[in-house]
Amino acid sequence: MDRGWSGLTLDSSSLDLLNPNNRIIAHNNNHRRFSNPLTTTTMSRIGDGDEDGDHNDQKTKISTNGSEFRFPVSLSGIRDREDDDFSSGAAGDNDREVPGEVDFFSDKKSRVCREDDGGFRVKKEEQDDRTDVNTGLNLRTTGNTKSDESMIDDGESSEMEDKRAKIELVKLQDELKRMTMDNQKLRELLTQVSNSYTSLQMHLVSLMQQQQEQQQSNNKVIEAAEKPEETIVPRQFIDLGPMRAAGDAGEVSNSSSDEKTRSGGSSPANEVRDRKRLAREETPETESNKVQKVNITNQSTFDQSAAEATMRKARVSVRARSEAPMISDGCQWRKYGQKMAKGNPCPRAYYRCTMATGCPVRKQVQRCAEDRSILITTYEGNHNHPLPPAAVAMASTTTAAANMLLSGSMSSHDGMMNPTNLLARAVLPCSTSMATISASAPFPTVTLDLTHSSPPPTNGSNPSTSAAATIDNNTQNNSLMQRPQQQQQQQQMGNLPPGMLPHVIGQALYNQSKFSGLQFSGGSPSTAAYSQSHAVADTITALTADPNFTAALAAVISSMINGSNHGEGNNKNQ
DNA sequence: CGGCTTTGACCTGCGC
DNA sequence: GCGCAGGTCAAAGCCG
Repeated sequence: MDRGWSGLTLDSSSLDLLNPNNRIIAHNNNHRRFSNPLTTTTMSRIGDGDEDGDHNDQKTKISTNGSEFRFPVSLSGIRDREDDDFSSGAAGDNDREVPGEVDFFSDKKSRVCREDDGGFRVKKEEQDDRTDVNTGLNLRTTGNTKSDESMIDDGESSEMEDKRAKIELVKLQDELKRMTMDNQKLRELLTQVSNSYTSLQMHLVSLMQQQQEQQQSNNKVIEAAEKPEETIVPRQFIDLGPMRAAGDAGEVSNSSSDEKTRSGGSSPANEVRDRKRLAREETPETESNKVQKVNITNQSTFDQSAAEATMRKARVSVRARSEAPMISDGCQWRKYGQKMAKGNPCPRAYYRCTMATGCPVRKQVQRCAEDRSILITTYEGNHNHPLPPAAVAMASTTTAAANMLLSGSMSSHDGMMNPTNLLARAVLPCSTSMATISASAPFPTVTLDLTHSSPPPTNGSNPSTSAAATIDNNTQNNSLMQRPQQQQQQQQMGNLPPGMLPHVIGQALYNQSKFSGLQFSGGSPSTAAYSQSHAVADTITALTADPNFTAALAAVISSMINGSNHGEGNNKNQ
């Protein structure tokens, strides 16, 4: 059961290799070996198995492979090693059951003792001053062995063996030092990942608390104003903006005159329009609406409306290649406007969700000026109604991305600690350079770029075969930073039907949002009562079981490692 | 006839 | 204050 890089598991057996003592334990358990198909470097057997007691042969083998006697996890990836070969070889072809004798050094005899757990540990019985004790390699040499005699009788070849052994020793010491450093770095990485996890968990808890508070305040408002239920939704638009919410809160009875003053209404058209608007706004000014407005003045409600306004301003933009005028996302939309945007010859169309009355979700569709084949769809707001399965993915995408974006993560300058960074990485493990997050004015926007196809499509009909993912800090555009290293992972996205891409993205984001404890307005109220601990446990379980997650984790660690190897800071501004 | 699209006008925020 | 650009509205027209 090989566990490759994509299947990285940090179980106890793996972490054992990270133990502070750096004690190297070569398990011969088949199920506890590392394997990386990408960097297959086989540890040759110690001893060629010819059962001739040829210790030179053994030493030669370990000499040629000494450089590979190292912790299997290198900083550029998990280094592969066939532990079976090593184990059996270390045990010597002499005997797998009895402690094998391995002549590591010509003058000092070492013995590989079996561990109780089936592994082997190289023990050093006599202190060998040439062995770097600091490495933690617990070497123990034995007394006389058969090989000892043969070595003594060997004369000149023995001297050569001595020299060779010294060289080997130096190599081994270097390797041990490298292993120690590797272990050190891995421990640091582990600490970093743990810290990230802790921060995310804290963030999750705070988000869930906020959501519970919002839920409670929602219930209060609904209970207090049951009658005008149908008027609440339309007013949602009116009260969306913080300014307007404040105006409503402070000027309950003066809205009409204020509206007149604002309109100015010099032209007849304006007068007609203003009269209609006033009619719209005055008509619901019933007793029940007054009650509602009084409730709006409630601080928690105000906070909620402000949060909704903020949420509505958060946008998720999806760039995808499509010849169709609009990507199919499962929702029903009604076009309510079209404008020519500056700098783009293609008009921008405005759509509103019509699946439920008063659904605040809107989207803008516009073709990219540089590449007309790219369709830019920008979503805004959360659905306030149940969604068909086909629409769940994209809706989840927008909600999750917006939630992640608005979760205050933009203030973090630590790329790895930035949840949006993790979002962008986890959203598409196949392509971590695909989500662009921009908090620039006027609206914070997450851009999912599905247009970066790595290999050109053979049939030319499906250019959106893969995606590039970028994390764009507000201050620096690092959109292209991570693309090259994700080429291989992008292959995983290949050959998806164009229509499937948003769903893939959406599902990934949906999963990610579940990981973050985010819930959606379209969900049932019972979801709010979902046990936090169970949610965390379930999502973590699901995520760790998801190969995409492990791949993403691997990519993160790999990129971190690469960053640390090449001057650090590659991850800083993502 | 209802729903949707089109399209010109209007509103609003922002920068100068 | 003015102009610009983005966003929205709503009447008119279209379509099934």
